[in-house]
Amino acid sequence: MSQQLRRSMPLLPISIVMQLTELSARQIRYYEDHELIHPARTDGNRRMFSLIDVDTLLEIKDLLEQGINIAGIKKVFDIKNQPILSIEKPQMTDSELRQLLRLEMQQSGRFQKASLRQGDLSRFYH
Amino acid sequence: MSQQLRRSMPLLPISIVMQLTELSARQIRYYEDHELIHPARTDGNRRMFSLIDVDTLLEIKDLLEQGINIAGIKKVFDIKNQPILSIEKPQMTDSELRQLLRLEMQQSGRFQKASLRQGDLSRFYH
DNA sequence: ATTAAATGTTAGGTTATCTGACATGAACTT
DNA sequence: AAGTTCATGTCAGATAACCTAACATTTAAT
Repeated sequence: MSQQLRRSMPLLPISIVMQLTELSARQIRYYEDHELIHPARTDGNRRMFSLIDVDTLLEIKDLLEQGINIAGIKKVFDIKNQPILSIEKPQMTDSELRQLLRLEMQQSGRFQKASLRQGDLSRFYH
Repeated sequence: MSQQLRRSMPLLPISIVMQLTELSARQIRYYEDHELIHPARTDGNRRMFSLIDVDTLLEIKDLLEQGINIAGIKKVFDIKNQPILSIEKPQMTDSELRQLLRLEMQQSGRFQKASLRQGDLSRFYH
């Protein structure tokens, strides 16, 4: 079983995610409503979160604390999730590319925090 | 945060542990009744399991499948959890020592299964 | 044929989570 | 100042998931 697969297994109930992230249930559900996370559901409709979800939530929390709003965070995620630049068929508009570069430059300079590429949950497991 | 601390964090509800171990809730609770595991509890009295708990359950399952009964498994765990042999004050009786050596010898020969020292959950996370 | 060990099953009670609605505080806009 | 919007708080009612305790079943040993 690959590392990524294990980290994407939905193992954690919302109560535990609340503890790990210090977010309220309301906040977590709100971020889901706005499609920043997509936790799995049990047959009985309970949310179950993966370690990746927790990482994402910590990143959302960090970006919000930087004053970026939900729409901005969604944009950041959209851009980050685009496939690597291909010569055949550029997926990013010039404007998005400039945006990303600006974001990465801002981000990489922030005190001891990890860069956008690195989830924050590494503190908790492994 | 240390590796061991993180692995001992109670994160998982019983439903997930059932999936990871393919044990029934009845079995898991029975093993707790017999003090083979000691899962944490929420304020509301729900069991919460750590990765170490899951490892232990997989080991219990394996030993049961080898025909060892609960009492035997408890003994195995007791012996394994004794501090390393000290010259000052031997913690193990001669008979226990012989027992352990016999067990380790049996164990180490079993097909592809991990030895007693190695939890089985490594398949799932990390 | 009994007994004991491990597990299944059921019942009744409690907790954790769900959705949806309304409330609030802070930051903007007009 | 009054009104918006965004992010979050809070509450109510529903139900899924979990709890304990008791009794039932299966298997193996005596």
